[in-house]
Amino acid sequence: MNFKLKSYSKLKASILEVEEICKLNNLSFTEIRKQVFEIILKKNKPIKAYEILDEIRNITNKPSHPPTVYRAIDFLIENGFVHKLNSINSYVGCFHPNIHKECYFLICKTCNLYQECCDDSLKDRILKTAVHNNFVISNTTLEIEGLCLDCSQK
Amino acid sequence: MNFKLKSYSKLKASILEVEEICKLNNLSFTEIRKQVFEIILKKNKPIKAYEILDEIRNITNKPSHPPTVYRAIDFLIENGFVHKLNSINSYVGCFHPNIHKECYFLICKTCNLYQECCDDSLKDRILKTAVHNNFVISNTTLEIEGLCLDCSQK
DNA sequence: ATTGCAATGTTATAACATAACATATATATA
DNA sequence: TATATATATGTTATGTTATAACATTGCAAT
Repeated sequence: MNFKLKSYSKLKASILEVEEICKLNNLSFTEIRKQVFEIILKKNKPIKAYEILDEIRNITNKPSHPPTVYRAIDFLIENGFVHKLNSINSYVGCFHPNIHKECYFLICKTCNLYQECCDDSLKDRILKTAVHNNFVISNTTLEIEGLCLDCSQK
Repeated sequence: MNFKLKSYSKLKASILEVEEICKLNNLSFTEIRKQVFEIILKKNKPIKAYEILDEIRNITNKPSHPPTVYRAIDFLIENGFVHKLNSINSYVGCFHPNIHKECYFLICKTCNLYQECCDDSLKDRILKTAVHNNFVISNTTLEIEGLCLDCSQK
């Protein structure tokens, strides 16, 4: 119960934060975009586009189609509120949309839980690697798949 | 002409190397697998599964189907001869199949050229990040998209 | 009020990948 | 050498992920 409560307020806080950011930057955080964002956050694990679509259909009881979901996802990713995990074609909410867009992920193959991990020295290393190769980064995908502590002990 | 010659021998060398590794490890480097590997190497840029399929159809003039290609790709990836770039659903040959399986990539958005980059300190950093999070790595995806020197100067 | 623009609805299809079962080919063993 | 077994490939069908293209709606600016 504590846990539920905590999740709930965390979710609410994230939404408020994003609303704030949108207001400040003149971005329209429409109903659909909000719904998709909420669905992603609630799941608390990487979620697939078509799962989101199913959720929306359940919630709204109206016909909904893939582009609706993908457009919302695009908006959320563009503005750093959501990340795509390319290695598993799934989406996750960002834990600190105010701070940065580039995040690195640890994804557990067994329980599917993930951790966003923002190790600065790792970031530095990647930057140095790019510089060393005369390369201008626009986007970085760093996804580490494996087993989390719990799952590796089973 | 020099360039062509050089590419050609490089390609041949890679194939010989892989043949050698297969022999040593009792892996059957069949005709199809070899064809797919050659097609990937020849392209010299990230290539898509269905492009490979088209190539095979051209070469053999027989009906070929997706599973044929995907099976060959699976074999090649499993044994470290080819890598998948998850961020662009494409495949590239490995430059040093004898040395390791984990590689990091710089991918130019404009010219589509890529560089395999095997910075050990970067590898270390990733390992440390994993350890720090009690995480056992099974597979790492690191793909840096952006502009290569040439393209960033245009 | 009308124009313009951003967002959404809708239909269709493109792009990427695998399941499932049949057949062939290699290899090991009696 | 015949037979069993495993490995690889062929084939059909379908599942999954994502986008193009065009219609409609609703709001904001003039």
